[in-house]
Amino acid sequence: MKECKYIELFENIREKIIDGTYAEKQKLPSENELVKATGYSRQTVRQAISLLEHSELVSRVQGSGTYVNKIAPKREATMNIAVVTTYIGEYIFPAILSGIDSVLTENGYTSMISATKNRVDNERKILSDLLGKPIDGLIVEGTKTALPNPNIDLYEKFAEQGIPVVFINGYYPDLKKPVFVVADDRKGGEIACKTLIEKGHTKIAGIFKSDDIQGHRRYAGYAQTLRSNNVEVNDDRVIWYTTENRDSLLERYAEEALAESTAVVCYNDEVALKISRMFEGIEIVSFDNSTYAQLSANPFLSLSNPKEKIGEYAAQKVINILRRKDETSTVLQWEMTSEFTD
Amino acid sequence: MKECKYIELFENIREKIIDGTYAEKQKLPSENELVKATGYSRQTVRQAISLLEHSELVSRVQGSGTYVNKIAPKREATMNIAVVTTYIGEYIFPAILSGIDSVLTENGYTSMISATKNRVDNERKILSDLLGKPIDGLIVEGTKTALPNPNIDLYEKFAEQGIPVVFINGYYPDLKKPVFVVADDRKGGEIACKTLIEKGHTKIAGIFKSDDIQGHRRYAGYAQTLRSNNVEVNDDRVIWYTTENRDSLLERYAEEALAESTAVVCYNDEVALKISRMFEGIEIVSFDNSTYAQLSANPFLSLSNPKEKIGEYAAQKVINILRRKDETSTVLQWEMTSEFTD
DNA sequence: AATTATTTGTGCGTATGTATC
DNA sequence: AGATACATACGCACAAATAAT
Repeated sequence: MKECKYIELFENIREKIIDGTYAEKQKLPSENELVKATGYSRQTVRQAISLLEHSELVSRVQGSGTYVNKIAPKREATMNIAVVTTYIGEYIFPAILSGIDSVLTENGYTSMISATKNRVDNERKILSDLLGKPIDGLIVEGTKTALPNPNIDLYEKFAEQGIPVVFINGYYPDLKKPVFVVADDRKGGEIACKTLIEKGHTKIAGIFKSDDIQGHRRYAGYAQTLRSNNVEVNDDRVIWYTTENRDSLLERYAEEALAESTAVVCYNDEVALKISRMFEGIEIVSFDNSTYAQLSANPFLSLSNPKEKIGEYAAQKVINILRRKDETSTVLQWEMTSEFTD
Repeated sequence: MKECKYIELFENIREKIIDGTYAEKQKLPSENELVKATGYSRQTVRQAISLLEHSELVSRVQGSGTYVNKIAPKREATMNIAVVTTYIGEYIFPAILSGIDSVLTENGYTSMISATKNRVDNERKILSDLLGKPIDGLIVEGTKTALPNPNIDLYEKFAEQGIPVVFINGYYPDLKKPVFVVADDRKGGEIACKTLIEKGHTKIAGIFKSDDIQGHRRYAGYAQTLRSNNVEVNDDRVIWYTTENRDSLLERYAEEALAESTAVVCYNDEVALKISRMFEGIEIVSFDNSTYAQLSANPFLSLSNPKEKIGEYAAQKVINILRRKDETSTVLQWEMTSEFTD
């Protein structure tokens, strides 16, 4: 159809900006030059430039010239931080979220919370959703961090968009420069195992989660401590479970794996509670020191997870990165306690 | 600083559109009229109108006139639902949030969670924040619902913007047409009290929260049940506390108020746990059936709060309203149980 | 440090075309 | 058919900011 001159000229210049003929800086010819080049009147040229300006493609500076803008020059702060954890309402997660929220609200941010249920398909759905949402930053508890993660591409997109990502509990080794807040799981495994050795145990079983990096690290601490105390690491005494098969697997294999053991290091209190109900005599050291550790008719030791702190640190870290103050990671320590600290 | 005429005029007209001086339809004076009114040139006026057009505040129709657009003619779905509760990581709230989240994510929504800590000043800050955020709906646990609420104006603004608000647990009587999901607190009070009466108690104390409507309702059920069983309602046996003074008040007054009583109805398990530790002999019926009810060295009965369900219903309700399917409220029932149901 | 040329910003005027009532 | 109002297009003039001399 017929198009007017100024729209034609506008589209003309826009194309040249997009394909790079006009890059950044002055590049744009002056109004009078364009008048000569096009043969149009200055008013018409100005109208075309006005359109470019409203499309935020160029900026005019009186007395100087018209300059091509960077594409997406400045992201406006939305004061929203997205939080992606495996679970929301259970176990240690309320405390983590509470820690995150307290720091975020203190600094005027609002949290957008989603749960992956430790499934990468959910993680993908949530992340691609969030890419379209107005957020300044992202706090993520990695999903199945011990396995190759198919969503690394999405995490990189956040980085491209300048949205900082802070990981808690676990993170993917494939990431370029991850910032994280985690508990020292390897050290935790050492403490747990050492506690049992000091009590005189030598037949110490282990139950670990295979799909989360925390499981690997706790196992590493456990195995190393056994070795350095000249106790053999017996594969038959170690059970590996995953998010999906925990309960059925424990029911089927725990009996034989623990038959010869006098003690066991459990990945967390959910497992430990189950074990404490299945075996009366066995001594347990577990992780997280949740209410389960006290609830059990057969109480067990459990390392205190600095859960609230993890949340607080993570939130503070996102805010710091946004303020260009800090890009370091933090490793928090477990504490052995027999008291109720929930 | 100095501003150019056309920007000044633009802002001038924009204000008049926003505050309603210029409503819908033609209302905008013609270009020539504006020229006469302002004393500016027609080109300047046109530039101002051009800005208005780019801001999508007006539409120009050739040969007809300039028309004011409807304010926010079509709100785009953001797929965000804000959730405002008193607390996040404690007590029954994780379960409520979990229920909310499961329904929201199932339907493709993301939740933005904030906590008021049952303070109206925090509530105000959060609500005015949320007014500027891209949300489709709002789930709120009212703050101090038994007291006159100073933030009703903000709730009305959400209504004006077509953002549905669903209340959980408690809501403000001042609201025009509240939609809510609550537990039947009055009935709960009846059940609690009846349970104690059936066990032969006649000297039944009560501890209630005065700043939340749930406290009033539970008290109403308690009082009515006493009366209908010909037991006097003795004011000296009833303690009212608030968010702020709970612990100190119980420590100071519980002793004398419960001295003559053989049983007590407690507002919730947090109170009940405290009482169960202060008094060995007294029989307790409480609300929420949290882990506290079992943790206590002195276990007590507690009505089961349908917390997960409250969250699920509330989330579904917001979604239904957005789909124009449902605008009714829901009242859920308490169940008396002595088993562990957390 | 002052001057000048360049470039954009603002304003005035005119004319033709076209859609709506 | 005519009045009205907007769209497009052009010409000219001066102001104000900037950059170069």
